[in-house]
Amino acid sequence: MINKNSPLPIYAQLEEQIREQIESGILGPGDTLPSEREFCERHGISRMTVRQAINNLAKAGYLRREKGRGTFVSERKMEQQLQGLTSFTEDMKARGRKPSSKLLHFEIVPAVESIAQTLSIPKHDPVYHIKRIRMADGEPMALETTHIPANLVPGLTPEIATGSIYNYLEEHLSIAIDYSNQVIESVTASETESHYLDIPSGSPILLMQRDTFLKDGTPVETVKSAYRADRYKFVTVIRR
Amino acid sequence: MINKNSPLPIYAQLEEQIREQIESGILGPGDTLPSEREFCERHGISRMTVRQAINNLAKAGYLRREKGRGTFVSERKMEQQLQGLTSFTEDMKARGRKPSSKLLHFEIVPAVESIAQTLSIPKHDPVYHIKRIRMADGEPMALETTHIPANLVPGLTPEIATGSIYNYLEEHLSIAIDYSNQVIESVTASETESHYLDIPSGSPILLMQRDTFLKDGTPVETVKSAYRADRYKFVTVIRR
DNA sequence: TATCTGAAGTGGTATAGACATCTATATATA
DNA sequence: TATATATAGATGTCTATACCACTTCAGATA
Repeated sequence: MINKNSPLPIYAQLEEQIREQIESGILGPGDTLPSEREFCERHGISRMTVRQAINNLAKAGYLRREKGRGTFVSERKMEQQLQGLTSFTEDMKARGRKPSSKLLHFEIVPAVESIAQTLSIPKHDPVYHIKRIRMADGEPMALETTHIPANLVPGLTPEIATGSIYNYLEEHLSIAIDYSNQVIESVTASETESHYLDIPSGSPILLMQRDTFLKDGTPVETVKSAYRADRYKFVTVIRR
Repeated sequence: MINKNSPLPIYAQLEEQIREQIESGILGPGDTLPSEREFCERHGISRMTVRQAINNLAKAGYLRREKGRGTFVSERKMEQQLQGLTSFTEDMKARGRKPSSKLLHFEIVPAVESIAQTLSIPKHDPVYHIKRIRMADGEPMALETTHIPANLVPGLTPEIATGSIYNYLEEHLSIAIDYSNQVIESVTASETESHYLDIPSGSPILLMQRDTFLKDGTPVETVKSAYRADRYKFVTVIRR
């Protein structure tokens, strides 16, 4: 139900409610949503408020609106899931695989020029330098090198780095990721990469550099990932 | 100015007006926009209408809103441009390069099983089969194979296929692209690819399959592009 | 039977006003 | 001088209402 005294806005509550119904399967792909006016009556709220909730979900790809007909649950589940995924952990879960990590390296070091520039911090400022093998169902999938400003993210430990760092940021430090820039290229595996990923040297590799930012534009991390090309394809949805 | 009798909604007119001011440089990164209430008075329209225009631009990445302070032009121009680009022509222009094409093949053929499935049409239905070398500043950049349902897009000619097919769809047929699914992988160049792209066989290639859809989910085209890895990197922005 | 017509229901656009919450600045107070 | 405090102005949320354009479908009409 809707709580008008909650600090969470009404439209956000309704949004969450509908999203939960979709994700739990109560509303399936193609199903018709109750009409806007029905939501109004049912919850005793105004139509503009209902529209704000529904429009947000439509823009996020959960719903599809049709003038004169109604609002429907979007057919393409995969796209919804793949929209806005940035972490390896989330990505693998969405693909139905079990993510894990093997920590190769964990250290606080002074930032070199290039890292400092990418993270918008002074040269020699302390940064975490983390190197992990990322695995799916126990198989090596990618070799990942992460740099995070130590002043921005206190208390990071090797134990946390073995799991999802994103999760730690959002749940324990309440640091909300806003967006990431990704650059993807195709290269051949170096000696190091082929060794850790257990593939022949010279095999194709999908190389991904991801820089992640907060709402105000502050960089939180820069990650370089080398994915095994025989195991991993990168999937995106582009909306016009 | 705003025309209240235009078939184009007021919020869309205002949206376009502001976008033009940003793209023409009248409003630069970091600049403060007039307040919502000022827009209301200036154009004699209501605040909700102004908000619809501004919110759309904020979601598209043009503007950044700050409660209690104001609305500002977003700092990161590149991202705006790279958001929502799907065509090679647009992509190259955004990178400041001159796109061109060399037509290798143009034919209407009956759809084979896999193509028919991707395009959601009956097997053996006619489809355009187009093969092009895509060039930037005259240099070969990618080898591209396109399939388009012939019944959906009448009147496609080799001449048009030498330029931007997207442009033809949108401007001449008023077919509005809604979104694309992209799958990107890293492979090594086949004989054909290395020949046309003028690179050694076995070189790394960025392989991209892009399926494009209309608002109602109808597939318009499926494209397989093989990019030279030494010349091309794929850039995306992911918003949470 | 086949076709037109109109009503009901849907989402799309727009108005005018209200109160809440946050930010920055100016002013009064210790 | 330094610290509270008030206030003006910004965006955020929400209401109640109105009319429009489009879709669907039942019922009237030819």
